[in-house]
Amino acid sequence: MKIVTYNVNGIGARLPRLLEYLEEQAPDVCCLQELKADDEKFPAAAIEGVGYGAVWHGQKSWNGVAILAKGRQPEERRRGLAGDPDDTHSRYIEATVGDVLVGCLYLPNGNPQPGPKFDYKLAWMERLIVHAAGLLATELPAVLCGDYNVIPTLSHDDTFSVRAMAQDALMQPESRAAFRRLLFQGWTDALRVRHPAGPLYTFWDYQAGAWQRDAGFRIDHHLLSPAAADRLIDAGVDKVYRGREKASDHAPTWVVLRDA
DNA sequence: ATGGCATGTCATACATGA
Repeated sequence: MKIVTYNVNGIGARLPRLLEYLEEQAPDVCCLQELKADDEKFPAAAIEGVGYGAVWHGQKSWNGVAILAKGRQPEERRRGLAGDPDDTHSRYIEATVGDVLVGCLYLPNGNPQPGPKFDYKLAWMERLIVHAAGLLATELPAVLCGDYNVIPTLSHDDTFSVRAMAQDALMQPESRAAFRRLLFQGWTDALRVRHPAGPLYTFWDYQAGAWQRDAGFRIDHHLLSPAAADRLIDAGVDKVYRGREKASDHAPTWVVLRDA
């Protein structure tokens, strides 16, 4: 079972690229972030046209997440995280596909920091940590994937430049510490387990020729519960899609799990 | 230290992104 996370940076502008990806790679599950469209604008018919069922949680202009499943309808379990009834951002949706629980998340960017946006990011991470603990307690095979907006380590393996990102919310000590606390609950960082050393990026900025000079960083992650990690076969980044016309600034990132 | 670019909208400028 191939499970992808893909921040599309606007489902409207990216639909041809997404449909092309689904047809070429045919992942079993495809988690989307940054739809930048409300529920009515989600292109469910076009996605169904290439053979995918979907659940989605949209929002006008910003945010928005969806889970697509090949040849079947994902069974939605929840949308949004508990812990803040005033939070209106569409950043989390969760469904089961077959015997696997899939959580699709778009973690707040947090820039500029310090400031209210960074505070919101850290608070959102606390809510995610609480929810993730509950998922582990079920002992189900679970995959928590998405755009975490966290560079996990101060290493060239995770960013083109530690120095350039030093003041960025994505790489602050508080952001990395919260991500580590999540991991230490018992989650496996699938991409890094499969590729223990060497640069591995999932995002390249549109600006300043970042793609051309490979100035990227790793912020899209698959966290696997123990039952899912036992079934991990491979993980990778479909980097070629970042180089195509009208590409998102994120590349699709994937894991393959053995069938139960 | 700055700027570079892309997307979407209450569009011909601004907010947001990372």
